[in-house]
Amino acid sequence: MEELKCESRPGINKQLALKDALELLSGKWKVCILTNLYHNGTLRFKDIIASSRGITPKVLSKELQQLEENLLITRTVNNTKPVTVSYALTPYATETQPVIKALIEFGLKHRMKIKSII
Amino acid sequence: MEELKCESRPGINKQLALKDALELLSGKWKVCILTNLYHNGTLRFKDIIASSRGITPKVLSKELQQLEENLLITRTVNNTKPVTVSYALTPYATETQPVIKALIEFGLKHRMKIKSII
DNA sequence: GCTATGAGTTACCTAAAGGATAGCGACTAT
DNA sequence: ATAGTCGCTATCCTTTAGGTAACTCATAGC
Repeated sequence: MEELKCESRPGINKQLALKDALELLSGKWKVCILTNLYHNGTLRFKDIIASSRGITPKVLSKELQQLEENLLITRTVNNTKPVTVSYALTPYATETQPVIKALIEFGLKHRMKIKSII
Repeated sequence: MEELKCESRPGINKQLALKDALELLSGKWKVCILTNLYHNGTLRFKDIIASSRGITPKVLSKELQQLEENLLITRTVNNTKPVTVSYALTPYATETQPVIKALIEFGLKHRMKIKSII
């Protein structure tokens, strides 16, 4: 990842915070996984593959690791016949809700404005 | 850009909105340019190059085109000796403020939580 | 004529994201 | 013994973001 050099005076930390937040949520699958977990509570690897249609195991694995590193999800290995692994949102993950809400609200306005589609 | 296929029931349009919003603000320079314009009002191409240190003309040109296509900024060619071009935020660009605010707030919390840095 | 300036554009290159496919290791069911 | 399930990992490949450097075009000053 590259450095962000940006000259707006009111707080370099704000710029870094902005960068961090965007990096964490950017990418093709992160929010998809998060919202699926939000709606379903707990999902196994296979469930996420099924609900995020098009994602491959390799990519999912990487995304889950990043989300776990960032304390947004927990990974639990279950004592089942073939091993299963459950993923769930952490309490901390609720902190992302205002961001996702704001993104959706702006996105909806923007789709109306730009594409005249809903 | 790829399609986002995601199975959360409450509104496919929300998923698309989310995707649109993230795409529009993602990338290394978009928010940097937006906040610089927000703080300075109007900037010429050269000014943005100077204030977004590290950006190259090619990349800036592309970013500005995308921001203009999305109605967030205006492009004005001035009648000056060597041509200058001014960029400014549109009124509509204020709609991005809640998103950026939410991103910064989450980002600050996250930096505290994860990196213990501010 | 030579050089400079502002706003780009062009061509080339690298690194990273992400997709496709296959296989592994532990186990179970037939 | 064979085949299947689950959660990955390994290998390879394509696409994209972004960087570097040079160049264009119009004009203007020396």
